[in-house]
Amino acid sequence: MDIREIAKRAKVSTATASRAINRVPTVNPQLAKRVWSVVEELGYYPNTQARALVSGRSRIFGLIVSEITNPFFPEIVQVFERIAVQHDYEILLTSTGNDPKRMESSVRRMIERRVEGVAIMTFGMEEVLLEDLKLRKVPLVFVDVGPLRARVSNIRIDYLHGIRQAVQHLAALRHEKIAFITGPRRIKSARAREHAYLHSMLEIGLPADSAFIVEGDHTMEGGMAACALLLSKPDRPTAVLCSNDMTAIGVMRKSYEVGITIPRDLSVVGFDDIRLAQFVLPPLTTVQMSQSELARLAFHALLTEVERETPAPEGSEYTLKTNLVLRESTSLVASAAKRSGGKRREIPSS
Amino acid sequence: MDIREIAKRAKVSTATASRAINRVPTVNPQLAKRVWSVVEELGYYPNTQARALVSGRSRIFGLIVSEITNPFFPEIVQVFERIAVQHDYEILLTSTGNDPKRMESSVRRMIERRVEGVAIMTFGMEEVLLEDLKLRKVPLVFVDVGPLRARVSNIRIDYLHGIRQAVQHLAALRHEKIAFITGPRRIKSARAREHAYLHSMLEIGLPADSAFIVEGDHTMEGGMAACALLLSKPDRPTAVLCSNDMTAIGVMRKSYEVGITIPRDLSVVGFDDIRLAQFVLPPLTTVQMSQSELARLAFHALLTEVERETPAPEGSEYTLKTNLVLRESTSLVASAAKRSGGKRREIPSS
DNA sequence: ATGAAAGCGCTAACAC
DNA sequence: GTGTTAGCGCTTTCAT
Repeated sequence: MDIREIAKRAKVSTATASRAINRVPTVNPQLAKRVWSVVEELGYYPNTQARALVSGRSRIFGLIVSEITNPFFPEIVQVFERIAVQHDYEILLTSTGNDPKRMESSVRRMIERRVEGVAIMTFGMEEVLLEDLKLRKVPLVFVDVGPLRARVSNIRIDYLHGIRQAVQHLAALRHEKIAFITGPRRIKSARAREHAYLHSMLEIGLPADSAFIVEGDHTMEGGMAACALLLSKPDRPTAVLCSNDMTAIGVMRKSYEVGITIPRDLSVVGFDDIRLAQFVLPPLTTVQMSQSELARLAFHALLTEVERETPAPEGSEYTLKTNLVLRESTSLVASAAKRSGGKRREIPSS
Repeated sequence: MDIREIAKRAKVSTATASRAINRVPTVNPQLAKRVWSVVEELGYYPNTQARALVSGRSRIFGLIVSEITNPFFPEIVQVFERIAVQHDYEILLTSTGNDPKRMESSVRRMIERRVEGVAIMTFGMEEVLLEDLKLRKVPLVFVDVGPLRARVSNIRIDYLHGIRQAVQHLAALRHEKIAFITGPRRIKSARAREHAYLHSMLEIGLPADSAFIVEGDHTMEGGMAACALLLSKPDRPTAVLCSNDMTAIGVMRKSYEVGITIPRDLSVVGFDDIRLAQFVLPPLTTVQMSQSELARLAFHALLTEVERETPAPEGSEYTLKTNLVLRESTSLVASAAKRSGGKRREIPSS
């Protein structure tokens, strides 16, 4: 069953059938109605491949992530897909597992399906691997990396905003020994978080020397190891800020293992605000970097480039703010709590 | 840049170029090499839409889930996608949010892109909505619902296997008052789990009367409410088995809120073994229903149907076993623990 | 073994 | 406003 069949049954030409189906306004309403009734009677759906072939537009956007099982990504995928559908786009989802081979294969698949744009959400992947896409002038959007170029947009994350809130929140709870567990330092966004921590500590006169900074790797295991290290120090921190939520969850688990109660004995703050952060016990106070907003920005960056009629010299730049969300993994530092009568929390969760 | 360009530069016909690219063995190795070197020099990638159009095969499988942010799905998507890529398939991922409208739109999108098969992972969606796909003879695979038909395969879950293990594990820890929190009863798989619990209790002579069965809805909030209800009963259970992991996590949270310690005061067992189950504190003992295995089975069910040359009267049936995985949310019932000297666990986690 | 040409299903000139 | 037709990029007969 194809458009010719429809045309024949509606007693019109294929051109008219095509126009009616695509709701071209100039077609005679009588005919249009006839076409549509045949379409509905037969349950006809136009063949997208044929459309794509002739129009040169696939109506597919690529979305490259590290691994969909990384809790950071499901919401991004969900929102990206939902918006895509609203705009009659499909999404080609690929994952790299941070493996250059798989990144290469992702790029190949994108090109073979002739995607109209690609959002790259895999933090810290070699930009070089995307040369093939740039060559083909496919619009690209990155998060937090690289310079603007023609058809290449960027979403900048304002790490300082949320991290400063986190540090000041902790300081307000009388914490002074606030440790930081970093992410892998080869990842730019991890370094940016660390830098925001340093800046926030220094600006309110709190010590942020190397003894309080320990390296993690953005996994739970890394968080556990880092936590163990921190706990073994002679001068133990009373609060710890983590480069991401999985790290914070590692801290919580290690604390649980060694009998340290959170937040009574140790306050912990995460970063990202993945869904999981709400489900751990106690619910994790964390710096939110809205995944849905990120997905939304990425989609619109791509759409803007695709719909641009006159080629711009470079893509656009967007900014995503971060914000502290208060839950229950932080509390007054122990000494102060004693004075204030042992109240479990000073700041109500919003 | 298209195949004609390649042919011209390699000084062969487009037919030969096509054959070389598709590694048809009869083509002269000399020519083949010439073609390939041009292909690589120009970075040529065949246009999948054109291929699909002429071959009538899209090399796309559809995957319908409820919502990718439901922790049950990410691993399914990951594994399904990974296997698909190995077989040169792409996946068209859609979500329904259990909304018939969105289910309809999913089906339309699948048909428009001419998918070669669809895996339906959305538990408890009207089968009727898939009529359009059946009409078009698209191979389908369901989880745990409906009868076998031509080109319709099924994956049956052996709920009893794992749930019996869970009940017996609890019984071995001297629990006798083992409650069950159900899922939404309109969902077949939820009813099957409940039934497996009843059967397992009865067969070892434990009471499974209605007082111990309370209705949940497979969400954390539902688990919290159900837990509150259970805790308010005069005859409180010492252990609770949940229809899924999110429910169990709700139980853990409610317990945390009211100061009940798990597993000391209450043992809890989940179902599904989503990733999250490992991250909560204490790590959740749960009945595993392997998501990767499920994805694998679904993919191969589809592939089998697609590659079948002689049409079979009906699709195949596969079975997925469930298995208890021991973690730390269960322990000896309090009274017995006292006698045994208060050891926290009797059964080491494997 | 290789090439010429038809055609997959659709859209968009172009002519009427 | 409607119809005729070329052609999107590829594979695959059918000749040679």
